[in-house]
Order: sequence, then C-alpha cells, then structure tokens
Amino acid sequence: METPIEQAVAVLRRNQLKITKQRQALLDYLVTYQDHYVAISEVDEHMRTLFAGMSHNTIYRNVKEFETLGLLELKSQANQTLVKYQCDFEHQHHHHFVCSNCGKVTELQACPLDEYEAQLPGCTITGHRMEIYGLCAECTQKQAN
Amino acid sequence: METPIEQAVAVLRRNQLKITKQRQALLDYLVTYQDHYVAISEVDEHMRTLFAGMSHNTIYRNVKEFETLGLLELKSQANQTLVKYQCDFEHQHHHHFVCSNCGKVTELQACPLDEYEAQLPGCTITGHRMEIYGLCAECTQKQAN
DNA sequence: AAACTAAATAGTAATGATTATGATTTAGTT
DNA sequence: AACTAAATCATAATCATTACTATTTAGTTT
Repeated sequence: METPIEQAVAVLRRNQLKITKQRQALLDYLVTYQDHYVAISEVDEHMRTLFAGMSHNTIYRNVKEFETLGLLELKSQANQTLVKYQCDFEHQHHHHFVCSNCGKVTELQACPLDEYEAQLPGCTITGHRMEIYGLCAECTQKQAN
Repeated sequence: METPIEQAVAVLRRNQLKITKQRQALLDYLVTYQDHYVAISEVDEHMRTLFAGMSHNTIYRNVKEFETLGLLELKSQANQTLVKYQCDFEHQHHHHFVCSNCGKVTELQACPLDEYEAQLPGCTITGHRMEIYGLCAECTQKQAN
C-alpha cells in the first residue's frame, strides 16, 4: 500500500517536477494536516524553524503548485490563505463541515450544485464551494458541561 | 418608500451609533455595490480621494461594524476582504452566483443546509456558505463570439 | 562518473492590506 | 452653551505575501 507521501511524490514525478529536499520536507509536514486547515504563514514559520535558510518564496510557491496538482486544498480566510492536505485522491469532489473550536474538518456527502443549475440558464459554472461551520459533536459535548 | 440609505441610517440610530459625515459618505458609496463585491482596500482608496484626510482606520472599522449590523456582506478572497451592500433586509439569508468575469452577483433561491444536517449528528451548526462561480449569461454569450 | 542545463532555491528587500495608538474632534445629550 | 462618550485623524507599525537576482541542485546526457 502506497503512503500519502509516496502518492504525492509520484504525482510530482508524473508532472516532471523535481523531488527536492524542500518539497519532501513540506509534504512531510503538510501530510499531518489531513483533517484540519493551517495557515500558510504558519507552515512558513514552521519550515523555516526546521530548516534555517529556507525561503518564504519556496514555501509559498510550492504550496500553490501543490494545489494545482490536486495534492492540497486552499481557502482564503481572515486575510490569510489556509491549506489542508488532500489525501482522498479517489473522491476529490466534496464539501466540508469545519469546527470553529477545534478546527476539525468533516467531509460531507452529496453536492447541492444540481439543484441550482436550473436557476442559472445560459451561465457557465466553473466552480463552487459549500461549507458549513459550527461545533463538532465533541466540542458541543464539552461546551454543554 | 424608504431609500436603502434611509434604512441604513435608521439601523445606525436603532443601535445608538452616531450619524457622522464619514459614515454617511461610506454608505453613499457602498450602496452602489448592491450586485457586485468590491475590495475594502479599494473602498479605502476611493474614500480617501473623496475626503482628504479620512483615516484607514475609520473606513475599515466602519465596514466591519456595518457588517455586524447586517448592512453589508463580507467575504475573504485572495488575501483581501471584499464587501457588498446587503439591501435585502427581508430575505437576509441567501446564496450567490458570482460571475468571475464581470463580477455580477446573482442571488440563488433555496438553501442546501437541510440536506446536510442529518450527516452531522450532535454538532452545532452556526453558519454556512454556498457560492457558485463562473460566467454569467451575458459574459458566456460574449465569450462565444 | 563528470558535465550539463533547466528548474528550483536562497537571500534580501519591497509591497500592500490591515491594525495599533494616542491626541483631537464631534454628534447627540443635558 | 456645556458636556461626554464615541468617533475620527495622523502617524507608524505589523504581518502575510511577492519580487528579484545570484546561486545551487535534480535529473539527464555524454
């Protein structure tokens, strides 16, 4: 069984991108964010602590490159870009519930897009985003106490 | 019939906020963005051209204050905060289709939240966002030529 | 295994949106 | 007209992100 990192490296190869130490280290770190989002600026800070001398540019550029390859998911929030590892290569299309207390991300089944298409005659739909936020079951539980 | 500005001023009064020249000018400008989003930084630039000496602080603070009053809608995109006037006081809850070419915003009917609640047992849902993007009918038409 | 080359990175500095701060002004009230 | 809390101004700082150019390196070729 291939690990997520091995899968990711295979994707890089398939796209003729070089497997650099920096990219490997980035993937190693980001793979720990499979069910949470993290700010790129925090990834930047972390990587530059681990590897003195690593360039901001390298981190930001690669994160964005990895997104176009489908390895990561990005979203914009509070004037920051947040990133999360996308490990579900089989089902890339999905939507999220995000706990605003612990940050846990839950994938939602089904997509509401179909319902809306009829409301947009003549339009070209290129993308959409559906996100629900609140407290996950665990945090709801804790809050009750 | 009350104008949007009059309605907004009434909301300010109801919340014991002072009706300053700056706030009136801001509303006058923002009311022109009822079906488009605009970057706050652009609002800032515009207002400071109109009123030499107006403070960044004043603009950013008020835009955020107006959002909490339900006068404006904000969203984060590409490391900027975008703002749009919310004039539909009757139906505050809705979702959007945003044309990525001309920026036109179309309100969508119906909300997909209900479908998902069953998938989140024990969770507390505090909010959600559904947004579709692409080209509006007009821009699709033009692109075809 | 050494040479090669395009791609990637480092190092430094700049940019641009937003926020902080403390002194001054003003809307609405007394 | 005086009063006062709220709002604004003016200035500077902060923080995420991007730009730029010289240097390094992964992967290939000889």
